[in-house]
Amino acid sequence: MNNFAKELHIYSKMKNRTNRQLAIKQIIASQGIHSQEELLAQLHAQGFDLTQATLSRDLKILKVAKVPNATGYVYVIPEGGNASQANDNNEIRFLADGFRDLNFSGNLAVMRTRPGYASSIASVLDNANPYEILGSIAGDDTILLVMREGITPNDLKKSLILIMPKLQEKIG
Amino acid sequence: MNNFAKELHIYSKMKNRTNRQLAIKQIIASQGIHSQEELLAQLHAQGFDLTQATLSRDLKILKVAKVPNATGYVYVIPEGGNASQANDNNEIRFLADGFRDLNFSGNLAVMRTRPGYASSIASVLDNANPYEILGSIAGDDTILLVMREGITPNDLKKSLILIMPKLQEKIG
DNA sequence: GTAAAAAATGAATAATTTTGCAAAAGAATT
DNA sequence: AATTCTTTTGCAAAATTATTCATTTTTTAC
Repeated sequence: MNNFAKELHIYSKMKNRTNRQLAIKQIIASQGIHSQEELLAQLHAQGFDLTQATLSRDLKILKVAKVPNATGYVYVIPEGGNASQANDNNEIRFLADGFRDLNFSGNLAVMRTRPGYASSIASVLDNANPYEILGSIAGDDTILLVMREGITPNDLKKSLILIMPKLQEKIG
Repeated sequence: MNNFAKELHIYSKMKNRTNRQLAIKQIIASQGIHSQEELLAQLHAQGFDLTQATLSRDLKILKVAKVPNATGYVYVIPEGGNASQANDNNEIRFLADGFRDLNFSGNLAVMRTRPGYASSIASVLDNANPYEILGSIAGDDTILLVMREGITPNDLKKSLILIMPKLQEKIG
């Protein structure tokens, strides 16, 4: 594969499902969104190509809630959810740098980290409380993740990327 | 007014808007509700007579959110909202007993309580953070509530009852 | 690589939710 | 008690959101 092809590949990766969902999170967190149509327009403006049907599915996956407020209805990213606002913050980006690798065996995932990082990363994951993870145990440089029955390695990866976007570069 | 009439009056009061909304809170808090139709059926079963349109409006007033979860969608009472789950608990019922009276002047409401109760009650109200109340200052037996512009005494009363149902007996 | 399997998506539709408007019910005023 | 004003509600329509089904795209296994 030549460089051009590689770049095309990287470019196309910018518009895949996970990226789109990250964009959705970001838009919802940074401004008041009142309907799926409105959000859809923003996504189109950012170059994402999707329909309302897909958006509805994304919002379900992201557990984005529709909440009434004084003026009308607003979509919100639930606290402590799969994809909380704490997402894009520096701490999480910093911690993601401590990630080494991720491997699977049955319904277990083993994440290895730079020494000392494991418990902090595990705490971020626990806090996000994704559906895919039943629980975790962290040592100094290793985290054991117990996956929910029926969840595939890919499902878990997607879920991790939603919590720590920087991981995409390393496990995407 | 004879006793019979009084009882009729009390009975009819059981089916007014505020009571209905309290029932909605209670149902949503105690079981998983997946659609307005489903909730409507429960309310009908409890003797409340309303249509889905009214229910939609009630849910908006109560700020009840529709949240996706693993299986589908669930209606939930937001934490710290107008009408949080902490609603029916003993502490709030206990505190409501400390309520004395409530009076209005312009956009201020003055609530008087038994000595020592004011700050606890104010804290419950602050925590519920209703739209109608901009803020409050509590002494030992008096709470000053600053009402949002455009809010009437009646609006405030309704809001207080949603936070502390026992108050209905005293200010309803 | 190619075939098979799985996942993601769009179009259209179904289901659900919200709202404008007029009527009914309830409060306040005289 | 009659009148006026305010609030609540239902109906029906509009708006919004979720899902079914067929197709395309991506991943996996060989």
